[in-house]
Amino acid sequence: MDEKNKAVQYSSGMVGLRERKKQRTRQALIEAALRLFSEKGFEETTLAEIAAAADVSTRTFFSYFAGKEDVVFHDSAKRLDLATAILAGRQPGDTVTGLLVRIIDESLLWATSEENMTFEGARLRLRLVLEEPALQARALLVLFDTQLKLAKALHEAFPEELTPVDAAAAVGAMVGAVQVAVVANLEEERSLRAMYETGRRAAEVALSGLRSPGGVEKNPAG
Amino acid sequence: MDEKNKAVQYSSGMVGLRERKKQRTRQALIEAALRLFSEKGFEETTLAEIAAAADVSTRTFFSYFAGKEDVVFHDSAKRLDLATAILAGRQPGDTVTGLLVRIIDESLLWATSEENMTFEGARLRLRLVLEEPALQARALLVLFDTQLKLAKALHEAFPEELTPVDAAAAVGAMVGAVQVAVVANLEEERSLRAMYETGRRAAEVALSGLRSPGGVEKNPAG
DNA sequence: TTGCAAAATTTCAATGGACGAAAAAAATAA
DNA sequence: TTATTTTTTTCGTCCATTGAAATTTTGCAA
Repeated sequence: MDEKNKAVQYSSGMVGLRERKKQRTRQALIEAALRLFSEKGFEETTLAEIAAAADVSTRTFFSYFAGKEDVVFHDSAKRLDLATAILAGRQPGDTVTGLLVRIIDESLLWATSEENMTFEGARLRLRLVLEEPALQARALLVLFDTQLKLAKALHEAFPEELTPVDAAAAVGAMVGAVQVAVVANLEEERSLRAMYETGRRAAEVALSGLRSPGGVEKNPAG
Repeated sequence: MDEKNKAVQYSSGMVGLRERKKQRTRQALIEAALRLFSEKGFEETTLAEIAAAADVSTRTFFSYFAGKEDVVFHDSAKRLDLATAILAGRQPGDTVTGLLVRIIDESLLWATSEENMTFEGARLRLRLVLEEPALQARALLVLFDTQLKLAKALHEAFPEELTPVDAAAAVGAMVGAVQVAVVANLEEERSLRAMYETGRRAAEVALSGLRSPGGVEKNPAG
């Protein structure tokens, strides 16, 4: 009984000096790491420096993050949360496409909005990812995992209407179009507005389909 | 003159003991590495073991590959070559969509064909990538780079008909759909035939568009 | 063939990320 | 306060990666 009460008490609240201290250490590590990455670059800052700046031992870093890269993507779950929240809050009458569009659009807005709380973080992350191939690879992995989970959630939200494969294809087409288009366009335009617009256009292509009139199909080549 | 002749002679043929030896060393490294990876796993085999198995010093490994992961993707350029060859060989009358379909289809066939010379290698790579997150991330990066290049090539092949953004969106939608669908379906079915069929279906979804009748759009949710 | 210059390989040393294990310190419950 | 549990630190190790210098191999020309 005591044990049960204890379990309940601690599983929900997460008060206590211990927990608060852990959160503070975690935050300190994140802030120290991001500041150093931003100042000297990702490769150039060592774990020892990060740990020192956060006033913990180097070894302790690893009880908070699996590795150096993980700090950069510490808030990566938010994108999926955003998406699943939209799926969860769907109204009768919502279509698969409509929800998918809303997810992509809100995701784009979130990532490119100046008002975003984590905006500076997102900005820094973009910079780091663009200049560090290892981070680029990791970013793609994070996004890919998100897509797989989103596909599963989409299938579960429309079990009758969408096979798992179709759900995955839909998510992949939409996200893939936006992803490749935005990055490809980065060499041209790097403003947030441009990223948003490019993403919108890419989503439109995916929605219309590559062979439909609104899509990409054009006249035979000369 | 002497120098020019020499330059010409060596830039094209690539004969000479030196070059042949380098090729042999490279092959030895690839074969040693893949064999060891297959036997003991990727993380578990050290560079020292690979180098020893190929009869070179550990340091020499790095004059052939930038890192351990690179051996696994040593032939990754082939996918892009396949694609650009198809683009280059287009006939008057070919449509963007038609070419894209052919690229995806041949790529799928190539990756899942038993007759493929590199089939065993591809099979092993799949296994390694599925069990090693670091390799998964790297694989995604390789594929992503390929998509960016393919998008550029596609735009250049149809400069009038396709904007760079539309080309990128088209490539991204197609590849993204296939990619996510195939991997999502891997938990169900892992046969080559199933992978091929899943890819085909996903491509069809991307082609039809998410909102068209042949696509994914379904009735409102209940 | 011999000797020289260029290219490739090896050796040696160092850095830094990651991890396991035991000792030490801090927080909590009794 | 004391016993217990959780965290942190220390310490030691492995291994990938890289720079630099020394050594060997190859290509070429006299």
